[in-house]
Amino acid sequence: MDSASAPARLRARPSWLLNQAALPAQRLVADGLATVGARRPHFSVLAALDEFGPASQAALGRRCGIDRSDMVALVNDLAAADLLRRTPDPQDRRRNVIAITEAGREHLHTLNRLLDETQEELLAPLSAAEREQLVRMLTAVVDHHGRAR
Amino acid sequence: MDSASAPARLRARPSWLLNQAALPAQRLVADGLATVGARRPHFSVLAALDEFGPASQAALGRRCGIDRSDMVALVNDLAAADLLRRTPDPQDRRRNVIAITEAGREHLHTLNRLLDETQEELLAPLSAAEREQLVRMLTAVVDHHGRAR
DNA sequence: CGAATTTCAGTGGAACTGAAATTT
DNA sequence: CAAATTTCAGTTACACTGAAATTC
Repeated sequence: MDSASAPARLRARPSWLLNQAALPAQRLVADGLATVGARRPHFSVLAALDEFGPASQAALGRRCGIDRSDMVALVNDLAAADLLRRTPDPQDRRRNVIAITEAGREHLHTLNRLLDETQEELLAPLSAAEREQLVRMLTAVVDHHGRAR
Repeated sequence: MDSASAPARLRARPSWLLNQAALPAQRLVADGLATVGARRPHFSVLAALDEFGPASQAALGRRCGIDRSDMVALVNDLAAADLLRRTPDPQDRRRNVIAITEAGREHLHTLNRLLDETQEELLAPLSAAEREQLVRMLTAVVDHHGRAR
């Protein structure tokens, strides 16, 4: 038998539990997205473009928590797959305008359905009411330790 | 203003919330432990030794989810600070027996008090009843996606 | 012999930093 | 001139792998 149970001093800590629960979450999401050749930042960027409309790479990065540098390669990928378009901004010629394509919207819907299944699997041991509570409490924690800290 | 709010498609996902909540958890724990020159694995190892008694490096690694390779450097650190002792195992001469020292126990108590404050800060927006629920639900999720998956 | 343990050297991917070129 | 954007090159922290030496 591999890997016995961790110390109770660890298992009882919310900080430890959050990190441990985040691991299967990451794994399930990564595996699900990988079945259609996508990775997590792909989804973030397409979702942001769909929800907020076209944006510069820097603005996208701020929205999604993605580094300016990594965003370059990411937009390269997505543009090559025709999921978004990168065009110079005529208003401000330092910027690129990134806009989602119709293919990108369809892909986003696919990813959304995939992630629905993923969440179901992740929260399998919880009832519908518990899942709502969990989302509410995690949202409170995330908002309290806001983006600017 | 830096870093606007993330897409609702992301914010509503439990998987995203878990990962976002894990970030302040990691940061608060790391900052707290750093005030006394400790890091997270230090606490894990001392807690495991205190709870389960002396163990080989490999067994400790399995308990705490620490790589055999990283355990070498970690035990080096803790032994140099006299928080644990590393002695060859006379029963099985491949092994080292790692045992916590009295100074290690005192240090562990300090770290425990530190982490109590950390959890308080992490869960500040939640009531005592909510914290219990959160711990219960996260435990269910962590146990469901068990160590061996 | 096969398997487990400790140790070290090195790898791989991910997040980030620094700086150049351009434009505001 | 200062600040913002895009891009690329390089770094750093970290988990992990491979292999040697030893012992069971």
